[in-house]
Amino acid sequence: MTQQEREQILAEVGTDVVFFTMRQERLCVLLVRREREPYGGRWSLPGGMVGRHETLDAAARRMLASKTGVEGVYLEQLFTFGGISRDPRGRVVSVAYYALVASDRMPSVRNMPNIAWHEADTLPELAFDHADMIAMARRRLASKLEYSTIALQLMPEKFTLSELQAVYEHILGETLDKRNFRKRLQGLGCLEATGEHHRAGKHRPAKLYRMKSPGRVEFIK
Amino acid sequence: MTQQEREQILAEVGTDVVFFTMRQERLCVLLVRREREPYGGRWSLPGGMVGRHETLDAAARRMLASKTGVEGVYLEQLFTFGGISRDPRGRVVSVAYYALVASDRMPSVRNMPNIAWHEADTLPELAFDHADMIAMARRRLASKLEYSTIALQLMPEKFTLSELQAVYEHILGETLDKRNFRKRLQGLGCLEATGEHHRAGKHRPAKLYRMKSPGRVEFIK
DNA sequence: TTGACATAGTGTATTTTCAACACTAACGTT
DNA sequence: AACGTTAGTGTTGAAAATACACTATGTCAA
Repeated sequence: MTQQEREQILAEVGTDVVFFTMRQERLCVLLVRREREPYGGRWSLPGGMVGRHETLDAAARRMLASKTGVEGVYLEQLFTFGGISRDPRGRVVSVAYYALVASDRMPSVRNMPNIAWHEADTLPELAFDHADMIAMARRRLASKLEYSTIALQLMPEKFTLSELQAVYEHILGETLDKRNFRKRLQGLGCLEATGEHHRAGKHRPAKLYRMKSPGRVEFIK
Repeated sequence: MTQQEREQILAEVGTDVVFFTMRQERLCVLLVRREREPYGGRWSLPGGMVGRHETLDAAARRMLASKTGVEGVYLEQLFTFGGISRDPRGRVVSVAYYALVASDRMPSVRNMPNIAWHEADTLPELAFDHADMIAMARRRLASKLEYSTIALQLMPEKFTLSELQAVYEHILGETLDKRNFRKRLQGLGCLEATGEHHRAGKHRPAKLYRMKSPGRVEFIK
C-alpha cells in the first residue's frame, strides 16, 4: 500500500450520542445548537471526534461529560453511520451511541442556551443524519423494554410503580394494564420497596421502590 | 481545531466480515490466511480498509466479492470494534459485519490455499480481535433465529424441512421437537412446497420447499 | 365530620401459546 | 415380503399472557 493510497482511506471517526431522559413523563433527548457551519444554528446530537488514544466508548462518554458533566450512565453502541456525504466537510464515519440517565441525575442545562432537552416526539430539524440516529435509538430502546430491565435506568433512585408504568407506556406508545404490569415487574425480583411513600396530591400515597442493583440491566424471559 | 489536532484524530476505518454458510450441516466461517505481518500465517476474517468514496456496506460487500466472488447475500452490520491496540500497525477502527450465504451459492475456494471455510466450532487461532467478532456474530445469529426468518438465508433454493431443522439445531446448539418445529415454520407462511421430492437413501423421500420471497427476512411474533 | 374526588393497590377467569409425546407412511435393500 | 431408515402427522396438558372491576387511602372543601 503506497502512502498515497493510505491517505485516500484515512477518515475521521466520530461518535454521536443520543442521550435520553424522562422529564415530566416525556422522553427527551439532549441537543446542542451548532454554532458553526455546516448546519450553523441547527440542533444536533452531542458528538465529536474520537481521540487517537481513546476507545469508542470512552469517546462517547467524553461527549456526554463535556456537555453535561454526568458520568456513569448507561451507554450502549447503537450503529455506525458511514454515508459518504453525511458531513459536507469530508468523510466522517460516526459510531452512534445511546445513553440513558435517571431523571434525578439529569444535569441542569440552564444558563446554557445552546444545550437543551427536547421532547423526542417534537424534535426540531436536525443537523447531519442525526434524525436517523434518534429514530434508530428510539426503536432500540422500545424493543429493549420488552426483554430487559433497561427502563429502570431512566428512573430516579426511588420511584412508584405508576411512574414506572408511565415510562413504559410513553416509550412503547401504548397503554398497559395496571395489574398485569405490576405483576410482571414485581415478578422480576429486581425491585424492592423502600418502605417510604410518595405523597402527590389529594389521594392515596404510593409506595416507593428502588432497584436492588442500581445500574444493572438484566435480560428477562 | 488546528491541523495538528486534526492529524491526531484521523484513523483508518476498516470492515471485517464474518461470512457464514452451512456445509454438511455444520456452520462454517470463511477465513483468509494472512501472508504478511502482523499475525503473518494466522487465519483472519476477510476485511480491509473502507474506500474514501465507499459506504461501509459497500466496503463489506467488496470484501466478500473480492475473496469469493459472491454478490447479493444477506449482510448486516454487527458492531464496531475500536480498541486502541487492536491493530499493532496503528489505530484502525473496524466496522464488523456478518453475512449469510446459501449453501448452493457458496463460492468454491478450491485452488485457493489461503482461503478456506472453517467449522465455526473448531476455529484456529485468529488474528486481531477476530475471534471476538465471530463469537458476537454467532450470538447475534442465534438470537435472530428466535424472532426472524434469517435462517432461510442459509438454505439452498430448495430444501427439506428436516434440513432446515438441522440448521436451527446446529446454530442453537439444542435439539428441537420435529412436530413443533414444522408447525411453527409452516405457520409462518413464508414457505411453499415445490411439489418435488428429494430422494436421499433407502427411505421415504422428503418434500422440497422454497421461500416464497427469497432474500426477504421477516420478523415474527 | 363527612362526602367527593383522585390515584394506589389487589385477584381471578379466560384465552393463547408453548411443550411434550408416538405412531404411520414411503421408499430402498436384502 | 420383511427390515431399516427417514418423512410426516394431532392431541393433550401446562404455562403464560390477557382481560377485567372493585376496594383502599389519602386530600380537600363544604
